[in-house]
Amino acid sequence: MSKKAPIDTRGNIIDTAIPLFAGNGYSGVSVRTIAKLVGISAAALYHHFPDKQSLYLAAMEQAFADKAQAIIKTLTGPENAWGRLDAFLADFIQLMGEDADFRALLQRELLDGDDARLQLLAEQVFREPFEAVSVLMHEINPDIDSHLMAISIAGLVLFHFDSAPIRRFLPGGEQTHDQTDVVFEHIQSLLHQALSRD
Amino acid sequence: MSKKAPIDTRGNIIDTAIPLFAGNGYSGVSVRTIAKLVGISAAALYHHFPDKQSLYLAAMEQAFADKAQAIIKTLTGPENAWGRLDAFLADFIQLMGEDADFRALLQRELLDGDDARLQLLAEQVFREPFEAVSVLMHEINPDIDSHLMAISIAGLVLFHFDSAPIRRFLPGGEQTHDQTDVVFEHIQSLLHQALSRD
DNA sequence: GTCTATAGCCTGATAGAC
DNA sequence: GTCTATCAGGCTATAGAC
Repeated sequence: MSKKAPIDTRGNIIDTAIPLFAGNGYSGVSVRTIAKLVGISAAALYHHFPDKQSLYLAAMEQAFADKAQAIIKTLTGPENAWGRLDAFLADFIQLMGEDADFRALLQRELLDGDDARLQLLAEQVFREPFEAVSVLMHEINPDIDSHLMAISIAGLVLFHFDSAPIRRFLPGGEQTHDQTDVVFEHIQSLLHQALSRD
Repeated sequence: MSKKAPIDTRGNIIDTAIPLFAGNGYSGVSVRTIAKLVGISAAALYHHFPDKQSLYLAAMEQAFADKAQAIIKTLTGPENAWGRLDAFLADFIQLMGEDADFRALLQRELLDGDDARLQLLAEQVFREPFEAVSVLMHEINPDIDSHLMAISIAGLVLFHFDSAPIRRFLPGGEQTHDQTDVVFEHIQSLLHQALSRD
């Protein structure tokens, strides 16, 4: 594809920055720290990005890239509504469970993101799958507010992973409780009950 | 109660620090900024707290104080199980909806808290109500894993508020969708369906 | 494209007067 | 209990050599 597969310093910087920003937040990571981990000086980093904000934005875009597409496929598959719900749930839970950086960056954006960044995030990542989930919810049970239900599903999945650090100190908190298959089975049966039309 | 109701500088510092830490995170707030807002110098602040970490911890304890007790009352009330679930939901949603600082500090602790702080938070705030919810879940439907269900309820409630910043940019996002009564009605009917024994 | 050196500012924290 | 002055070091970002 590209001309000669040169050593991609810019890409290295972004890949190094993603877990750092995810773990420590924007103001918790210095340009020096990122540069040192990449193996270059801070001044060299400024050759690839005009400022820290731009680097952060590039790291975000990289971390969020292609997440939407993977989900949408299963949401618009050939199966019936319940089958698509299960397939979506499995994929969504799998994706969230394996990418802690994505979850952390999302939570940090919800806490600290300005309107411009949040709008970008909404339109380039969440809008399409969110709308597809809403449509699916309406198809399964039109009596339920599909927007509220889509939010509920996201909250359910995310919190089973995001709560892991504190669950260790709560009664009955077992290690299995944030394994993707355990979370899937729980949320699946919860939603099947909740969405079934009497 | 206390001796003479003196001007409580220490309390002022904490009350000033809470919304700042909630909004900007630990490393996003400087001691100088807090001091300036209180109306004293940074050096004066260090007369009341040995270091920034201690101030942060004191602010956390203040922000989380008494939250647990308010919830536990409704969980152990005289009503039947479904009545207690509804009462708990109403109180929990009300409490989370009105205290954005609490939610932000909790999310930030889940992201950045070390083991010691998380353990403190778990034991002094969440353990009791969490256990009470678990017991209630088991009473309502013993076929469901009560620990997973308690986590699910927390995730449901929290995310309906925490997602507000990005919901504005998603289709069908109306302002009413994070009003406490709308959230309550949605989660209540969702849980009634999900927990009912066939 | 990377380096060293550095400007200019902000940081947490302290010393000592009042 | 609060102040001014200050320290030592970290921060983002730039200048200029190679």
